[in-house]
Amino acid sequence: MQWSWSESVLSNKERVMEELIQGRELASQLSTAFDNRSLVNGDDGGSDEGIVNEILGSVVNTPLIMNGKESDQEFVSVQIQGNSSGVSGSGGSGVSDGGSDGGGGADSSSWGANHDHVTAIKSEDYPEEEIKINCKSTSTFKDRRGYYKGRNTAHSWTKDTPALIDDGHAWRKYGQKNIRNAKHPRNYFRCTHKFDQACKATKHVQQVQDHPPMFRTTYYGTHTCRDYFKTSELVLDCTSPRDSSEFISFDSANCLTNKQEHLFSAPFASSSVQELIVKATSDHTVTSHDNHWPSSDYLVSHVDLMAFESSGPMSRFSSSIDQYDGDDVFSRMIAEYFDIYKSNSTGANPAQHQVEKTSRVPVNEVQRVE
DNA sequence: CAAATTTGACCGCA
DNA sequence: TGCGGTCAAATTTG
Repeated sequence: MQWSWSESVLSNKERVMEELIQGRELASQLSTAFDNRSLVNGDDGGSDEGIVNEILGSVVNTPLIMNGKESDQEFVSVQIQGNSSGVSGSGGSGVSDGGSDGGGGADSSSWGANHDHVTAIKSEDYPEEEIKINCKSTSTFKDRRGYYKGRNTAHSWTKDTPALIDDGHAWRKYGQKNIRNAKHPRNYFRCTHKFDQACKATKHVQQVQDHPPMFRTTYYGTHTCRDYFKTSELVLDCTSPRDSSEFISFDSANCLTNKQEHLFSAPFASSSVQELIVKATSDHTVTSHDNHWPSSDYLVSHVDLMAFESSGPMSRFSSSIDQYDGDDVFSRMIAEYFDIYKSNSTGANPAQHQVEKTSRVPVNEVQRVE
């Protein structure tokens, strides 16, 4: 391993935590705003929602700070390609397997200019995803190493990020290769559910630049697995003495078991918003000790919000939230909040509402953005 | 002990 | 023929 995947996480942690704390303060302001509005306007839910949307908007658009950059300034270059020629970036010949490549230059020539802006190039009209299954029908080989199914070239895209990001899916590393003319090896990942759910998605990750670090992730195929909402877990426990920074955790069993994938940048974009909403809700309404929300109910992986597999990647998480049905979820949650809050202020038992409010948005509703 | 990672071997394609 | 992608045994990790 030539780079430390965890280092980039650690370097970001403080900033992320700061942002989360800031988010909580905003939630606090949200609550205060409700209080004040309620006193002034009585039961004017409509205008309250306006305030909520206003504040929420600011929350959603709060830049996620990663790697010393705000997320909306993060240069994420995305290319969707119909063939692999552009993906590998460097042609030519050279380094043999396992050998040290003293090579030159991390492919900077092909993409290095993609700084400080976002590009999304989507190729069109590829043929159907063609998976050549070169089964040796007459063969009884047990060892099928190198078994070549045909390069999964359709529906591939690359994403360059200054930090390794969690894309919300569970990946298992299955190989690493030194790539000719590349300073760093390329890591090969397949979906963890390749076998149990026949998910064909794979990705390659390679560090393509040192200073500043730049990682190129190339995705192949689409996820057919159903692990979206287990990818991260929102842990809520208002009674917990733990620091607020622990409100959000990521389920290592479901998503980030790959230690090299313990790189959470993007998920906070959505999770922080969710935490704000939940926190605001719990401040007013939760009296039950069992206020752990089922994480999968409201949790929308940012990847899903981005409709990553179906519509191609979005460059800004905030905009992706705005763009997709995720905001519908938020609206419903806010609406529910209002119901609860109003009931609470009129003497209703909030705990009951808390239970009732689990009339959740069906996961699939959120998920289907295709 | 199961799951994940490492790593050398194998294979298809250009 | 060599590069890149994948496999799978061995090893590590939790």
